Amino acid sequence: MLDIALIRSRTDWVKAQIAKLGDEATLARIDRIVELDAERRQTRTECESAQAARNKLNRAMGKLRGSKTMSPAEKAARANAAASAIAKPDYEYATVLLDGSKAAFEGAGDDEADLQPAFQALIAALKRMGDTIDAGYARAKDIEAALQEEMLWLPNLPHETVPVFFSEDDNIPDVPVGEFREFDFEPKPHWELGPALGIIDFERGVKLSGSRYYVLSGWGARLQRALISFFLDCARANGYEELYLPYIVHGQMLYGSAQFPKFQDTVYPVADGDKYLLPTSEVAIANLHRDEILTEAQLPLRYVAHTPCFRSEKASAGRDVRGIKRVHQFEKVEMFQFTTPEASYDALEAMTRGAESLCAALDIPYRRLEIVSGDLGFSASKKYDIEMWSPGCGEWLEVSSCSNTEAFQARRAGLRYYPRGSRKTRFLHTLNGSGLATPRTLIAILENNQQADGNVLIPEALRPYLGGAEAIYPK
RNA sequence: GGAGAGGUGGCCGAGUGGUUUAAGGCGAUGGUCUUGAAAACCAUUGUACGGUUUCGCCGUACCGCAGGUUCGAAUCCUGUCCUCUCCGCCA
Repeated sequence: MLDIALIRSRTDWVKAQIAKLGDEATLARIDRIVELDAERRQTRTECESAQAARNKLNRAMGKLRGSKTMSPAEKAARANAAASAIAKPDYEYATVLLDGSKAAFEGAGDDEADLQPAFQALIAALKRMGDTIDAGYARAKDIEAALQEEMLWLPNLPHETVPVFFSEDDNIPDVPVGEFREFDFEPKPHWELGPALGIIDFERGVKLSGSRYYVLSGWGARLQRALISFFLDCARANGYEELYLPYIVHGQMLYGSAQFPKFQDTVYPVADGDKYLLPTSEVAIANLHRDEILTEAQLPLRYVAHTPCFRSEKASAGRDVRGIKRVHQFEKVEMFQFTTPEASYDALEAMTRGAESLCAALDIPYRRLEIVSGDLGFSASKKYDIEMWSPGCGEWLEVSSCSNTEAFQARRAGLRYYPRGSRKTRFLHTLNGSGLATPRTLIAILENNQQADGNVLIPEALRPYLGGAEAIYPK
Protein backbone atom coordinates (compact mmCIF):
# COMPACT_ATOMS: atom_id res chain seq x y z
CA MET A 1 0.00 0.00 0.00
CA LEU A 2 1.15 3.52 -0.68
CA ASP A 3 1.34 6.29 1.89
CA ILE A 4 -1.93 8.24 1.74
CA ALA A 5 -0.13 11.33 3.02
CA LEU A 6 2.21 11.15 0.03
CA ILE A 7 -0.69 10.85 -2.39
CA ARG A 8 -2.34 13.81 -0.70
CA SER A 9 0.67 16.10 -0.63
CA ARG A 10 2.34 15.18 -3.95
CA THR A 11 -0.55 14.02 -6.10
CA ASP A 12 0.95 15.03 -9.43
CA TRP A 13 4.28 13.42 -8.67
CA VAL A 14 2.57 10.16 -7.66
CA LYS A 15 0.58 10.21 -10.88
CA ALA A 16 3.77 10.70 -12.89
CA GLN A 17 5.23 7.63 -11.20
CA ILE A 18 2.11 5.57 -11.84
CA ALA A 19 2.19 6.67 -15.47
CA LYS A 20 5.55 4.90 -15.79
CA LEU A 21 3.75 1.61 -15.20
CA GLY A 22 1.67 2.13 -18.33
CA ASP A 23 -1.53 1.54 -16.41
CA GLU A 24 -4.13 4.15 -17.39
CA ALA A 25 -6.91 2.82 -15.19
CA THR A 26 -4.84 3.41 -12.06
CA LEU A 27 -4.51 7.14 -12.71
CA ALA A 28 -8.26 7.58 -12.34
CA ARG A 29 -8.02 5.65 -9.11
CA ILE A 30 -5.65 8.29 -7.72
CA ASP A 31 -8.17 11.05 -8.38
CA ARG A 32 -10.85 9.03 -6.66
CA ILE A 33 -8.54 8.45 -3.68
CA VAL A 34 -7.71 12.12 -3.29
CA GLU A 35 -11.43 12.90 -3.30
CA LEU A 36 -12.31 10.22 -0.79
CA ASP A 37 -9.44 11.22 1.46
CA ALA A 38 -10.61 14.84 1.63
CA GLU A 39 -14.15 13.71 2.29
CA ARG A 40 -12.98 11.32 4.95
CA ARG A 41 -10.96 13.90 6.83
CA GLN A 42 -13.73 16.42 6.81
CA THR A 43 -16.32 13.94 8.01
CA ARG A 44 -14.00 12.62 10.69
CA THR A 45 -13.16 16.05 12.03
CA GLU A 46 -16.85 16.91 12.31
CA CYS A 47 -17.68 13.64 14.02
CA GLU A 48 -14.80 13.84 16.42
CA SER A 49 -15.48 17.34 17.67
CA ALA A 50 -19.14 16.42 18.17
CA GLN A 51 -18.05 13.25 19.93
CA ALA A 52 -15.72 15.26 22.17
CA ALA A 53 -18.68 17.39 23.28
CA ARG A 54 -20.76 14.28 23.83
CA ASN A 55 -18.09 12.59 25.93
CA LYS A 56 -17.76 15.68 28.11
CA LEU A 57 -21.52 15.85 28.63
CA ASN A 58 -21.77 12.19 29.51
CA ARG A 59 -18.99 12.43 32.05
CA ALA A 60 -20.47 15.60 33.48
CA MET A 61 -23.82 13.93 33.82
CA GLY A 62 -22.22 11.11 35.77
CA LYS A 63 -20.64 13.66 38.01
CA LEU A 64 -23.93 15.46 38.65
CA ARG A 65 -25.77 12.27 39.31
CA GLY A 66 -23.16 11.07 41.81
CA SER A 67 -22.76 14.40 43.57
CA LYS A 68 -23.15 14.12 47.35
CA THR A 69 -23.11 17.82 48.06
CA MET A 70 -25.80 19.06 45.72
CA SER A 71 -29.46 19.06 46.70
CA PRO A 72 -31.90 17.06 44.59
CA ALA A 73 -33.67 20.29 43.75
CA GLU A 74 -30.53 21.84 42.35
CA LYS A 75 -29.71 18.68 40.42
CA ALA A 76 -33.14 18.76 38.83
CA ALA A 77 -32.78 22.41 37.96
CA ARG A 78 -29.39 21.88 36.40
CA ALA A 79 -30.57 18.81 34.46
CA ASN A 80 -33.53 20.69 33.03
CA ALA A 81 -31.46 23.68 32.05
CA ALA A 82 -28.80 21.43 30.50
CA ALA A 83 -31.42 19.58 28.46
CA SER A 84 -32.58 22.80 26.87
CA ALA A 85 -29.00 23.97 26.35
CA ILE A 86 -28.25 20.73 24.48
CA ALA A 87 -31.34 21.25 22.30
CA LYS A 88 -30.17 24.73 21.31
CA PRO A 89 -27.38 23.45 20.92
CA ASP A 90 -25.01 24.99 23.46
CA TYR A 91 -22.90 22.08 24.62
CA GLU A 92 -20.40 24.16 26.52
CA TYR A 93 -23.03 25.74 28.74
CA ALA A 94 -24.70 22.36 29.23
CA THR A 95 -21.38 20.91 30.36
CA VAL A 96 -20.66 23.55 32.97
CA LEU A 97 -24.19 23.21 34.30
CA LEU A 98 -23.76 19.48 34.77
CA ASP A 99 -20.23 19.24 36.09
CA GLY A 100 -20.88 21.86 38.73
CA SER A 101 -18.23 24.30 37.51
CA LYS A 102 -20.95 26.92 37.15
CA ALA A 103 -21.14 27.46 40.87
CA ALA A 104 -24.39 29.12 41.89
CA PHE A 105 -27.26 28.15 39.72
CA GLU A 106 -30.79 29.46 39.99
CA GLY A 107 -33.47 27.94 37.86
CA ALA A 108 -36.93 26.60 37.67
CA GLY A 109 -37.79 23.27 39.23
CA ASP A 110 -36.88 23.56 42.88
CA ASP A 111 -39.00 20.60 43.84
CA GLU A 112 -37.38 17.27 44.69
CA ALA A 113 -40.16 15.46 42.86
CA ASP A 114 -38.88 16.97 39.62
CA LEU A 115 -35.61 15.03 39.79
CA GLN A 116 -36.66 11.97 37.76
CA PRO A 117 -38.42 13.86 34.96
CA ALA A 118 -35.47 16.23 34.76
CA PHE A 119 -33.00 13.41 34.25
CA GLN A 120 -35.31 11.85 31.68
CA ALA A 121 -35.38 15.07 29.73
CA LEU A 122 -31.60 15.25 29.89
CA ILE A 123 -31.19 11.65 28.74
CA ALA A 124 -33.58 12.23 25.85
CA ALA A 125 -31.58 15.27 24.76
CA LEU A 126 -28.33 13.30 24.94
CA LYS A 127 -29.85 10.46 22.96
CA ARG A 128 -30.93 12.78 20.15
CA MET A 129 -27.43 14.20 20.10
CA GLY A 130 -25.92 10.72 20.07
CA ASP A 131 -28.10 9.53 17.21
CA THR A 132 -26.91 12.39 15.04
CA ILE A 133 -23.29 11.65 15.85
CA ASP A 134 -23.69 7.92 15.20
CA ALA A 135 -25.16 8.67 11.78
CA GLY A 136 -22.10 10.80 11.05
CA TYR A 137 -19.73 8.01 12.10
CA ALA A 138 -21.61 5.54 9.93
CA ARG A 139 -21.06 7.85 6.96
CA ALA A 140 -17.37 8.19 7.84
CA LYS A 141 -17.05 4.43 8.03
CA ASP A 142 -18.48 3.96 4.55
CA ILE A 143 -16.10 6.53 3.15
CA GLU A 144 -13.14 4.91 4.87
CA ALA A 145 -14.07 1.47 3.58
CA ALA A 146 -14.32 2.82 0.03
CA LEU A 147 -10.96 4.55 0.41
CA GLN A 148 -9.32 1.43 1.81
CA GLU A 149 -10.64 -0.65 -1.08
CA GLU A 150 -9.19 1.81 -3.60
CA MET A 151 -5.86 1.84 -1.79
CA LEU A 152 -5.60 -1.94 -1.90
CA TRP A 153 -5.81 -1.86 -5.69
CA LEU A 154 -3.03 0.67 -6.08
CA PRO A 155 0.31 -0.76 -7.26
CA ASN A 156 3.68 0.23 -5.84
CA LEU A 157 5.67 3.09 -7.36
CA PRO A 158 8.83 2.32 -9.33
CA HIS A 159 12.18 3.34 -7.89
CA GLU A 160 13.86 6.24 -9.67
CA THR A 161 16.55 3.95 -11.09
CA VAL A 162 14.04 1.72 -12.89
CA PRO A 163 14.21 2.14 -16.69
CA VAL A 164 10.93 3.46 -18.08
CA PHE A 165 9.57 1.09 -20.72
CA PHE A 166 6.21 -0.53 -20.99
CA SER A 167 6.90 -3.99 -22.37
CA GLU A 168 8.61 -7.00 -20.87
CA ASP A 169 10.48 -7.23 -24.17
CA ASP A 170 12.34 -4.11 -23.07
CA ASN A 171 13.75 -5.67 -19.91
CA ILE A 172 17.47 -5.06 -19.94
CA PRO A 173 19.67 -8.16 -19.82
CA ASP A 174 23.20 -8.09 -18.43
CA VAL A 175 25.92 -9.90 -20.32
CA PRO A 176 25.29 -13.61 -19.74
CA VAL A 177 27.60 -15.37 -17.32
CA GLY A 178 29.00 -18.85 -17.86
CA GLU A 179 29.89 -20.97 -20.83
CA PHE A 180 27.35 -21.79 -23.53
CA ARG A 181 28.06 -25.37 -24.36
CA GLU A 182 28.82 -26.36 -27.97
CA PHE A 183 26.74 -29.44 -28.70
CA ASP A 184 27.92 -31.93 -31.32
CA PHE A 185 24.38 -33.30 -31.40
CA GLU A 186 20.91 -31.81 -31.29
CA PRO A 187 20.17 -31.06 -27.58
CA LYS A 188 16.83 -32.49 -26.49
CA PRO A 189 14.18 -30.65 -24.52
CA HIS A 190 13.49 -31.88 -20.98
CA TRP A 191 10.10 -33.28 -21.96
CA GLU A 192 11.99 -35.83 -24.02
CA LEU A 193 14.95 -36.28 -21.68
CA GLY A 194 12.85 -36.75 -18.53
CA PRO A 195 10.72 -39.66 -19.75
CA ALA A 196 13.72 -41.22 -21.52
CA LEU A 197 15.66 -41.23 -18.24
CA GLY A 198 12.60 -42.41 -16.37
CA ILE A 199 12.67 -39.41 -14.01
CA ILE A 200 9.70 -37.30 -15.17
CA ASP A 201 6.30 -38.97 -15.59
CA PHE A 202 3.81 -36.68 -17.27
CA GLU A 203 1.03 -39.22 -17.89
CA ARG A 204 0.73 -40.34 -14.29
CA GLY A 205 0.85 -36.77 -13.02
CA VAL A 206 -2.11 -35.97 -15.24
CA LYS A 207 -3.87 -39.15 -14.16
CA LEU A 208 -3.57 -38.17 -10.51
CA SER A 209 -4.36 -34.48 -10.69
CA GLY A 210 -4.95 -33.20 -14.21
CA SER A 211 -3.03 -31.09 -16.66
CA ARG A 212 0.02 -29.17 -15.44
CA TYR A 213 0.74 -31.84 -12.83
CA TYR A 214 3.64 -34.26 -13.06
CA VAL A 215 5.49 -36.89 -11.08
CA LEU A 216 9.23 -36.90 -10.49
CA SER A 217 10.61 -40.34 -9.84
CA GLY A 218 13.95 -41.85 -8.92
CA TRP A 219 16.80 -39.53 -9.82
CA GLY A 220 14.38 -36.78 -10.73
CA ALA A 221 12.95 -36.67 -7.24
CA ARG A 222 16.38 -37.03 -5.66
CA LEU A 223 17.92 -34.33 -7.81
CA GLN A 224 15.19 -31.91 -6.84
CA ARG A 225 15.66 -32.73 -3.17
CA ALA A 226 19.41 -32.22 -3.52
CA LEU A 227 18.85 -28.84 -5.15
CA ILE A 228 16.61 -27.73 -2.32
CA SER A 229 19.14 -28.78 0.32
CA PHE A 230 21.96 -27.12 -1.58
CA PHE A 231 20.04 -23.85 -1.93
CA LEU A 232 19.09 -23.80 1.72
CA ASP A 233 22.66 -24.47 2.79
CA CYS A 234 23.97 -21.66 0.59
CA ALA A 235 21.47 -19.18 1.97
CA ARG A 236 22.25 -20.22 5.50
CA ALA A 237 25.95 -19.61 4.80
CA ASN A 238 24.95 -16.12 3.61
CA GLY A 239 23.32 -15.31 6.95
CA TYR A 240 19.72 -16.30 6.32
CA GLU A 241 17.83 -18.10 9.08
CA GLU A 242 16.01 -21.19 7.86
CA LEU A 243 12.28 -21.47 8.51
CA TYR A 244 9.77 -24.25 8.25
CA LEU A 245 6.40 -22.66 7.50
CA PRO A 246 2.71 -23.48 7.29
CA TYR A 247 1.67 -24.06 3.68
CA ILE A 248 -1.84 -22.78 4.37
CA VAL A 249 -2.47 -19.24 5.53
CA HIS A 250 -5.35 -16.90 6.39
CA GLY A 251 -6.68 -14.71 3.60
CA GLN A 252 -5.46 -11.67 5.52
CA MET A 253 -1.86 -12.76 4.91
CA LEU A 254 -2.43 -12.59 1.16
CA TYR A 255 -3.59 -9.02 1.54
CA GLY A 256 -0.49 -8.35 3.61
CA SER A 257 1.89 -9.59 0.95
CA ALA A 258 -0.23 -7.93 -1.78
CA GLN A 259 -1.43 -10.97 -3.74
CA PHE A 260 -4.95 -9.95 -2.76
CA PRO A 261 -7.19 -8.42 -3.90
CA LYS A 262 -5.75 -8.17 -7.40
CA PHE A 263 -4.53 -11.74 -7.87
CA GLN A 264 -7.17 -13.54 -5.87
CA ASP A 265 -7.89 -15.99 -8.68
CA THR A 266 -4.30 -17.21 -8.87
CA VAL A 267 -4.34 -18.93 -5.48
CA TYR A 268 -6.08 -22.07 -4.31
CA PRO A 269 -8.59 -21.75 -1.47
CA VAL A 270 -8.87 -24.69 0.90
CA ALA A 271 -12.17 -25.87 2.32
CA ASP A 272 -11.39 -24.66 5.84
CA GLY A 273 -12.70 -21.16 6.26
CA ASP A 274 -10.87 -18.25 4.71
CA LYS A 275 -7.60 -20.06 4.09
CA TYR A 276 -5.37 -20.57 1.07
CA LEU A 277 -2.45 -22.64 -0.18
CA LEU A 278 0.75 -20.64 -0.48
CA PRO A 279 1.48 -19.40 -4.00
CA THR A 280 4.98 -18.66 -2.64
CA SER A 281 6.61 -18.77 0.81
CA GLU A 282 6.96 -15.00 0.49
CA VAL A 283 3.35 -14.74 1.68
CA ALA A 284 4.09 -16.51 4.96
CA ILE A 285 7.43 -14.84 5.64
CA ALA A 286 6.23 -11.33 4.81
CA ASN A 287 3.58 -11.71 7.50
CA LEU A 288 5.82 -13.37 10.06
CA HIS A 289 6.27 -10.16 12.03
CA ARG A 290 2.82 -8.84 11.25
CA ASP A 291 1.59 -6.16 13.67
CA GLU A 292 4.86 -6.21 15.57
CA ILE A 293 7.09 -3.27 16.31
CA LEU A 294 10.73 -4.31 16.00
CA THR A 295 13.78 -2.40 17.13
CA GLU A 296 16.50 -1.23 14.79
CA ALA A 297 18.98 -3.47 16.64
CA GLN A 298 17.07 -6.53 15.39
CA LEU A 299 17.53 -5.53 11.76
CA PRO A 300 18.17 -6.71 9.19
CA LEU A 301 16.23 -9.95 9.55
CA ARG A 302 17.10 -12.49 6.87
CA TYR A 303 15.03 -15.62 6.39
CA VAL A 304 15.10 -18.51 3.98
CA ALA A 305 12.48 -21.19 3.55
CA HIS A 306 11.64 -23.98 1.21
CA THR A 307 7.96 -24.56 0.52
CA PRO A 308 5.88 -25.93 -2.27
CA CYS A 309 4.10 -23.22 -4.25
CA PHE A 310 0.60 -23.65 -5.61
CA ARG A 311 -0.67 -21.53 -8.48
CA SER A 312 -3.79 -21.95 -10.50
CA GLU A 313 -2.23 -20.37 -13.63
CA LYS A 314 -5.70 -19.48 -14.92
CA ALA A 315 -4.37 -16.33 -16.55
CA SER A 316 -1.84 -18.24 -18.60
CA ALA A 317 -4.03 -21.07 -19.83
CA GLY A 318 -2.55 -22.42 -23.03
CA ARG A 319 0.92 -20.93 -22.42
CA ASP A 320 3.93 -23.15 -21.81
CA VAL A 321 1.81 -26.27 -21.80
CA ARG A 322 4.70 -28.52 -22.70
CA GLY A 323 7.01 -29.91 -20.07
CA ILE A 324 7.29 -28.68 -16.51
CA LYS A 325 8.11 -25.03 -17.05
CA ARG A 326 4.73 -23.80 -15.89
CA VAL A 327 2.89 -26.05 -13.44
CA HIS A 328 0.34 -25.83 -10.64
CA GLN A 329 2.73 -27.09 -7.98
CA PHE A 330 6.44 -26.45 -7.72
CA GLU A 331 9.17 -26.10 -5.13
CA LYS A 332 10.96 -22.92 -4.28
CA VAL A 333 13.60 -21.79 -1.86
CA GLU A 334 12.80 -18.22 -0.97
CA MET A 335 15.07 -15.59 0.55
CA PHE A 336 13.44 -12.73 2.40
CA GLN A 337 14.74 -9.69 4.25
CA PHE A 338 13.33 -7.07 6.58
CA THR A 339 15.56 -3.99 6.55
CA THR A 340 15.60 -0.30 7.35
CA PRO A 341 14.67 1.96 4.43
CA GLU A 342 18.28 3.11 4.25
CA ALA A 343 19.62 -0.42 3.78
CA SER A 344 17.10 -1.94 1.40
CA TYR A 345 18.71 -1.18 -1.96
CA ASP A 346 22.12 -2.49 -0.94
CA ALA A 347 20.31 -5.54 0.38
CA LEU A 348 18.58 -6.02 -2.98
CA GLU A 349 21.92 -6.02 -4.80
CA ALA A 350 23.38 -8.50 -2.31
CA MET A 351 20.35 -10.75 -2.47
CA THR A 352 20.43 -10.78 -6.27
CA ARG A 353 24.14 -11.57 -6.30
CA GLY A 354 23.39 -14.42 -3.90
CA ALA A 355 20.85 -15.87 -6.32
CA GLU A 356 23.26 -15.46 -9.24
CA SER A 357 25.98 -17.28 -7.35
CA LEU A 358 23.72 -20.34 -7.17
CA CYS A 359 23.49 -20.47 -10.95
CA ALA A 360 27.24 -20.12 -11.18
CA ALA A 361 27.77 -22.86 -8.59
CA LEU A 362 25.66 -25.20 -10.72
CA ASP A 363 27.65 -24.31 -13.86
CA ILE A 364 24.59 -23.23 -15.80
CA PRO A 365 24.83 -20.18 -18.11
CA TYR A 366 22.61 -17.43 -16.75
CA ARG A 367 21.85 -13.75 -17.12
CA ARG A 368 20.43 -11.06 -14.96
CA LEU A 369 17.63 -8.85 -16.26
CA GLU A 370 16.86 -5.39 -15.01
CA ILE A 371 13.08 -5.22 -15.04
CA VAL A 372 11.55 -2.14 -16.65
CA SER A 373 8.75 -0.10 -15.12
CA GLY A 374 5.98 -1.67 -17.19
CA ASP A 375 6.92 -5.19 -16.09
CA LEU A 376 7.52 -4.59 -12.38
CA GLY A 377 4.33 -6.25 -11.30
CA PHE A 378 2.11 -5.04 -8.51
CA SER A 379 4.33 -4.76 -5.48
CA ALA A 380 7.95 -4.24 -6.53
CA SER A 381 9.72 -0.88 -6.58
CA LYS A 382 12.67 -2.47 -8.28
CA LYS A 383 13.20 -5.97 -9.56
CA TYR A 384 15.81 -8.22 -11.11
CA ASP A 385 15.05 -11.52 -12.75
CA ILE A 386 17.60 -14.26 -13.21
CA GLU A 387 17.29 -16.61 -16.13
CA MET A 388 19.08 -19.85 -16.91
CA TRP A 389 19.75 -20.87 -20.47
CA SER A 390 18.06 -24.07 -21.56
CA PRO A 391 19.46 -25.32 -24.83
CA GLY A 392 16.81 -28.01 -25.32
CA CYS A 393 13.85 -25.64 -25.29
CA GLY A 394 16.08 -22.94 -26.77
CA GLU A 395 15.01 -20.28 -24.33
CA TRP A 396 15.88 -18.42 -21.17
CA LEU A 397 14.08 -19.77 -18.10
CA GLU A 398 13.25 -17.49 -15.22
CA VAL A 399 14.54 -19.21 -12.09
CA SER A 400 14.61 -16.25 -9.73
CA SER A 401 13.02 -12.90 -9.23
CA CYS A 402 14.44 -10.52 -6.63
CA SER A 403 12.41 -7.50 -5.55
CA ASN A 404 12.51 -4.63 -3.17
CA THR A 405 8.94 -3.72 -2.26
CA GLU A 406 10.12 -0.89 0.00
CA ALA A 407 7.30 -0.22 2.51
CA PHE A 408 4.53 -1.50 0.23
CA GLN A 409 4.03 -4.81 2.02
CA ALA A 410 5.09 -3.37 5.37
CA ARG A 411 2.24 -0.89 5.30
CA ARG A 412 -0.26 -3.65 4.51
CA ALA A 413 1.06 -6.12 7.06
CA GLY A 414 1.90 -3.68 9.86
CA LEU A 415 5.67 -4.20 9.86
CA ARG A 416 7.26 -1.41 11.86
CA TYR A 417 10.34 -0.63 13.91
CA TYR A 418 11.69 1.94 16.27
CA PRO A 419 14.74 3.64 14.80
CA ARG A 420 17.59 3.85 17.31
CA GLY A 421 16.89 6.56 19.86
CA SER A 422 13.44 7.34 18.45
CA ARG A 423 10.00 6.93 19.90
CA LYS A 424 8.27 7.21 16.55
CA THR A 425 7.67 4.06 14.55
CA ARG A 426 8.66 3.66 10.91
CA PHE A 427 7.71 1.08 8.35
CA LEU A 428 10.31 -1.51 7.42
CA HIS A 429 11.34 -2.35 3.91
CA THR A 430 10.85 -5.91 2.69
CA LEU A 431 12.73 -7.79 -0.01
CA ASN A 432 12.13 -11.17 -1.54
CA GLY A 433 14.08 -13.30 -3.96
CA SER A 434 13.93 -16.87 -5.14
CA GLY A 435 17.03 -18.84 -4.49
CA LEU A 436 16.05 -20.75 -6.57
CA ALA A 437 12.91 -22.28 -8.06
CA THR A 438 12.60 -25.86 -9.16
CA PRO A 439 11.71 -27.78 -11.30
CA ARG A 440 12.89 -25.03 -13.65
CA THR A 441 16.42 -25.38 -12.33
CA LEU A 442 16.06 -29.10 -12.91
CA ILE A 443 15.11 -28.44 -16.54
CA ALA A 444 18.24 -26.36 -17.04
CA ILE A 445 20.46 -29.02 -15.51
CA LEU A 446 18.99 -31.78 -17.65
CA GLU A 447 19.20 -29.81 -20.87
CA ASN A 448 22.66 -28.33 -20.31
CA ASN A 449 24.29 -31.46 -18.97
CA GLN A 450 22.89 -34.03 -21.39
CA GLN A 451 25.39 -36.24 -23.21
CA ALA A 452 25.23 -37.80 -26.65
CA ASP A 453 24.65 -41.24 -25.14
CA GLY A 454 21.64 -40.02 -23.12
CA ASN A 455 23.38 -39.62 -19.78
CA VAL A 456 23.07 -36.43 -17.76
CA LEU A 457 26.02 -35.23 -15.70
CA ILE A 458 25.22 -34.16 -12.14
CA PRO A 459 26.70 -30.72 -11.26
CA GLU A 460 29.63 -31.12 -8.92
CA ALA A 461 28.04 -28.92 -6.28
CA LEU A 462 25.16 -31.39 -5.95
CA ARG A 463 27.19 -34.58 -5.80
CA PRO A 464 27.76 -34.44 -2.01
CA TYR A 465 23.97 -34.46 -1.65
CA LEU A 466 23.63 -37.55 -3.85
CA GLY A 467 26.13 -39.94 -2.38
CA GLY A 468 28.84 -38.76 -4.76
CA ALA A 469 26.98 -39.88 -7.91
CA GLU A 470 28.33 -38.23 -11.06
CA ALA A 471 25.68 -38.90 -13.66
CA ILE A 472 22.16 -40.11 -14.32
CA TYR A 473 21.79 -42.96 -16.77
CA PRO A 474 18.78 -44.04 -18.79
CA LYS A 475 16.93 -46.90 -17.17
C1' G B 1 -14.21 -34.57 18.20
C1' G B 2 -16.19 -33.66 23.73
C1' A B 3 -15.93 -30.61 28.31
C1' G B 4 -14.00 -26.42 30.81
C1' A B 5 -11.04 -21.84 31.49
C1' G B 6 -9.17 -17.61 29.42
C1' G B 7 -7.51 -13.29 25.81
C1' U B 8 -6.17 -5.97 29.30
C1' G B 9 0.19 -1.69 27.19
C1' G B 10 7.14 -4.26 25.54
C1' C B 11 6.04 -8.10 29.83
C1' C B 12 3.21 -9.47 34.45
C1' G B 13 -1.26 -7.95 36.37
C1' A B 14 -5.75 -5.08 38.88
C1' G B 15 -10.11 -3.41 37.08
C1' U B 16 -18.97 -5.95 37.97
C1' G B 17 -21.66 0.59 34.00
C1' G B 18 -20.13 7.12 35.21
C1' U B 19 -18.28 11.42 39.41
C1' U B 20 -12.55 13.24 33.37
C1' U B 21 -5.68 9.98 33.27
C1' A B 22 -6.39 1.36 32.43
C1' A B 23 -4.24 0.95 39.52
C1' G B 24 0.23 -1.41 40.75
C1' G B 25 4.62 -4.00 39.48
C1' C B 26 8.62 -5.54 36.02
C1' G B 27 11.58 -4.10 32.08
C1' A B 28 13.54 -0.04 29.20
C1' U B 29 15.35 5.08 28.78
C1' G B 30 17.10 9.68 31.09
C1' G B 31 18.75 12.02 35.63
C1' U B 32 20.78 12.34 40.86
C1' C B 33 24.63 9.95 43.62
C1' U B 34 29.58 7.25 42.49
C1' U B 35 36.65 7.00 40.58
C1' G B 36 33.56 3.38 37.64
C1' A B 37 29.63 0.00 38.27
C1' A B 38 25.71 -1.85 41.26
C1' A B 39 22.04 -0.43 44.65
C1' A B 40 18.84 3.44 46.02
C1' C B 41 15.99 7.63 44.73
C1' C B 42 13.52 10.94 40.98
C1' A B 43 11.44 11.42 36.16
C1' U B 44 9.86 9.53 31.45
C1' U B 45 7.76 5.40 28.99
C1' G B 46 1.53 2.28 23.94
C1' U B 47 -0.50 2.57 18.79
C1' A B 48 -3.27 4.77 14.81
C1' C B 49 -5.89 8.73 12.69
C1' G B 50 -7.23 13.87 12.61
C1' G B 51 -6.52 19.08 14.07
C1' U B 52 -3.00 22.73 15.20
C1' U B 53 -0.24 28.75 16.42
C1' U B 54 4.68 22.30 15.36
C1' C B 55 11.19 20.63 19.26
C1' G B 56 4.97 21.22 21.57
C1' C B 57 -0.23 21.05 22.37
C1' C B 58 -5.51 19.43 21.55
C1' G B 59 -9.13 15.78 20.02
C1' U B 60 -10.97 10.87 18.59
C1' A B 61 -10.51 5.66 18.44
C1' C B 62 -8.23 1.18 20.29
C1' C B 63 -8.53 -3.65 26.60
C1' G B 64 -8.22 -10.47 20.63
C1' C B 65 -11.79 -9.25 16.39
C1' A B 66 -16.91 -7.95 14.74
C1' G B 67 -21.69 -6.59 16.06
C1' G B 68 -25.47 -5.29 19.92
C1' U B 69 -27.73 -3.03 24.61
C1' U B 70 -27.14 2.01 27.07
C1' C B 71 -27.46 9.00 27.75
C1' G B 72 -22.62 6.50 28.88
C1' A B 73 -19.14 -0.13 28.00
C1' A B 74 -12.45 -2.81 29.34
C1' U B 75 -16.97 -3.94 32.41
C1' C B 76 -23.46 -6.39 30.19
C1' C B 77 -25.28 -9.48 25.61
C1' U B 78 -24.38 -12.17 20.77
C1' G B 79 -21.17 -14.02 17.14
C1' U B 80 -16.25 -15.11 15.74
C1' C B 81 -10.92 -16.07 15.98
C1' C B 82 -7.08 -17.64 18.97
C1' U B 83 -4.63 -19.74 23.42
C1' C B 84 -4.49 -23.02 27.61
C1' U B 85 -6.25 -27.46 30.65
C1' C B 86 -8.58 -32.32 30.81
C1' C B 87 -10.69 -36.44 27.90
C1' G B 88 -10.81 -38.99 23.10
C1' C B 89 -8.22 -39.92 18.47
C1' C B 90 -3.58 -39.81 16.02
C1' A B 91 2.03 -39.52 12.44
